[in-house]
Amino acid sequence: MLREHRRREILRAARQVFSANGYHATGVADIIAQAGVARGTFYLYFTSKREVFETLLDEFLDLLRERVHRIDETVGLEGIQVQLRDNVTRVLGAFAENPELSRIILNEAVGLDKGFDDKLSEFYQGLLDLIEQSLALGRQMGIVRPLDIRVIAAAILGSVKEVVQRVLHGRLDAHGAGDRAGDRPSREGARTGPDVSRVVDEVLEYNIRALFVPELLDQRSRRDRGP
Amino acid sequence: MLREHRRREILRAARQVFSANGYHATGVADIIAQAGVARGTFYLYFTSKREVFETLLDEFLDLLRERVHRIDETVGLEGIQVQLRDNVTRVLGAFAENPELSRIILNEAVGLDKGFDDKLSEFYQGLLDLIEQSLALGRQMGIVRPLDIRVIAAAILGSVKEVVQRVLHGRLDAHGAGDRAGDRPSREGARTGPDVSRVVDEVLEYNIRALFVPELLDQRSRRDRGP
Amino acid sequence: MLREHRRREILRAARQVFSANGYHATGVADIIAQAGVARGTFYLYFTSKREVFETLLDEFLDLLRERVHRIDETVGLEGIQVQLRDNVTRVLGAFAENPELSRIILNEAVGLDKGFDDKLSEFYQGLLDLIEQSLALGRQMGIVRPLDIRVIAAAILGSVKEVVQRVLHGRLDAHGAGDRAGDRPSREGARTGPDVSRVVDEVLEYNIRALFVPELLDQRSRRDRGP
Amino acid sequence: MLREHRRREILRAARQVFSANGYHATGVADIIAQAGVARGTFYLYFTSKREVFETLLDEFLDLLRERVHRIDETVGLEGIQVQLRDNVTRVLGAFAENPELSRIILNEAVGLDKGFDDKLSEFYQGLLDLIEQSLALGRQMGIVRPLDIRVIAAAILGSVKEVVQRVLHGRLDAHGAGDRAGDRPSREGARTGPDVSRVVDEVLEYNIRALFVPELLDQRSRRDRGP
DNA sequence: GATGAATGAGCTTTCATTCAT
DNA sequence: AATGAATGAAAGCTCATTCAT
Repeated sequence: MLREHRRREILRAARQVFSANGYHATGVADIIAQAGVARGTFYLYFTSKREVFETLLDEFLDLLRERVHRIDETVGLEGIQVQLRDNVTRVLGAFAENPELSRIILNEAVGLDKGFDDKLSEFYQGLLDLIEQSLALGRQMGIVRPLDIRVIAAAILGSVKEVVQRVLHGRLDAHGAGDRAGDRPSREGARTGPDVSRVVDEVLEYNIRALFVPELLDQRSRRDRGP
Repeated sequence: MLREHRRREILRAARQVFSANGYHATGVADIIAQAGVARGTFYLYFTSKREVFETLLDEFLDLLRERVHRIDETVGLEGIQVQLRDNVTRVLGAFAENPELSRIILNEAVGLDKGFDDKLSEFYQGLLDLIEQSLALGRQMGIVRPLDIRVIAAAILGSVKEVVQRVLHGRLDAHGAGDRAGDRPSREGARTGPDVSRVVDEVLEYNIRALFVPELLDQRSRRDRGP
Repeated sequence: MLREHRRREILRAARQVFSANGYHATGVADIIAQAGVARGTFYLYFTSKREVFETLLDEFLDLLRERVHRIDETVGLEGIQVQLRDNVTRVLGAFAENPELSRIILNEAVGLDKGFDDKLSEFYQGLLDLIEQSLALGRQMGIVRPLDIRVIAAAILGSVKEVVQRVLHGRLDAHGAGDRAGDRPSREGARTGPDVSRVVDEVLEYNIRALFVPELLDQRSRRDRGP
Repeated sequence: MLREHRRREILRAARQVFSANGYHATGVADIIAQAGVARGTFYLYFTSKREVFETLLDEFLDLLRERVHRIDETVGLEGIQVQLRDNVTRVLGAFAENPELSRIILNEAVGLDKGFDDKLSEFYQGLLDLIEQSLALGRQMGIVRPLDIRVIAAAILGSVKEVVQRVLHGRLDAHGAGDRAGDRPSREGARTGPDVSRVVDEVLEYNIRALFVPELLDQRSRRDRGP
């Protein structure tokens, strides 16, 4: 147990210095300085600098995978929308809870090392598969317009990734709120950055409009306006 | 002149080995071997490995900036759509003409080095500003629906980036063509990957639907169907 | 008593791993793994890796010293020959009983460490002194021909060492038996390698011919042939 | 040429420190300090510490191989004896010219490393083969007595090795001269050690008596005494 | 006595950069 | 201008030994 504790300490220290300086600019010297352990101790818990990073990457990707739930499409349009919203929100939460790792995963990990790249590719491919399956089902159900599933799945993934990334970097804060007419007041304050839920709504709306058949969108807008 | 020629040779060699192996995995030894010059000669033209990479990055970003033209909004909806299409196509072309650098710019450059990151950020921020201005104008003209300009600008950028990236990596090839009803036969052949223009159309359609006011979309679809 | 028992266990383990991998390639980790004790325990019984090896070396050299008996020259030529034979056989036995240590002592120990070297030198010097004394006495008794005692003592030692070493490494097995005319059948079987006694006889004969005055050798061969 | 010169300098430095401290106790730091070059320079000429040592070993073994000439047996007993004498003298000379390497080759190299061991074994096996062939031929010609060729070849090799080694270590100096009756005064002085030729004669005599058929030895001694 | 986690000096090797030719 | 030998700081990693429990 103590052993596991020490391991976690080193992992935490590694996470900090890795995301502060990047993978290559970080030396084992930095990690152990941050962790307050001796050089040898580091190698008692990990076989290499590479392994520490890999562990961090694995853990984070697993966390993300947990947060992405499969959509239940039987619950109607509104229900689907809610589930999508929850997925995005949970993922954003995961990033927000691990701001340091997020920086690495969203940016740097690509190009570091064949192994890391493969891990990330695999993860994103998993997401893409999920999106593609959803799109295909939506087409069958007649709620998604005709489109090239593979291309559009990538577009969806990209739109979410970029927004998530910019929210995390604090470049999408609440100051833009005024741009949007009819916004409900944002509930600021979360350490994550303000008004995350509004951002999620925006991205969802963006994608829903981009994907759904016009008739559904018409119904929806009529409903929104009320009778 | 001769001097400039030598410089270009080294840059070309550097571009090749950098994109074959990545920034860190590439040594000055690789560059000079590829260029066929002596070690000392390299430092006659560049002060450091870093500088070579920075030069390549600058040149490529400049190329991209040239390829993105400001939209003339006075030419009507169809005209705007054409301009957007041309922009995306030109950018994709720039990437396709520089497959080696693209790999690095789209992936690895982030996280390499504070300076590189800043350059890339600045570039992307320029793109975002352009998109935001267009969106704002579109709102004024009544062709863009109400939305959070900053968030949606990021979503647009992200959707394009991801698709471009996947096209370059050959992960969005023509095999998906059948998914789309009513597709015209794709004109294969470009080394870039097949049917790029179709992919561009898909992404544009995706974003147009996501952004424009419903009335415009209705007009458009009515027109498409014919009288 | 328990303490002594533990100590022996560690020594035994050390002997095994040292001779399997050599002194330098063996780590304390290997020793304790083999002994089944904890790291700290090792240092409870020995102050260093070096000390363990030194102990093994000392013990083995003592064993060898025990096996080399001083020659009683008063018993006649035949008796001397028997005693020589017994000495060599006993030493060979000691090596055979400790194949693991032998490997190290005969090869590696020299050059490992100043202290180890000194120990070995001292041991071999003791052997040389013994041989030299015997030669001097033999000269006085008129059974040894005129020779440079110091040089020849070294030659004798060397001839025996090399043969012993090669027997232990299994490079002097019985296949050579046919070369020798009139050999009595070898009694195989000892794990040491076959026909050790014949090898001992060969080396003795070699040295006796090299050392004794011709007249004695003549007598001997006449006697062998019978009257 | 300059390049080769530097390489030789490093080899020379390495030879010195290797034989002063042994292989394991010598670090690359010691070698470069002795050679007066920078760390990187060392790795410009050799890929590893191991390689330097291997080079030294190879060169020395090649030198030794050159010095051992095949015996021409057609020239009569006296001629053979001269050739043997020359072989041993040349080998001793090679050792004497490379006192540093000799220390390593004769002692330490065994047990250092599988590769080194193999090299040495191969070399000694070559010597043994030569000796065995000579013995077999001698038997056919009737000048060598019946014996176990393999065992005795080892004994011969051992006797020479040990004597060579002790001469090099200065442990077989001329002080023993008086032990030998009728010795001509030794011509001291060579840094190599005094009176090497006398030592060689002793070892030869030792082996000749050990090997030759008694009749030949009788003839020889009768001839020595003169008519 | 026994444990095994912790230590840190030390190792070999790499590579961006300099400089004498 | 061009060369390539030389540099040395710094990297990742090992392992004999110590020490708190």
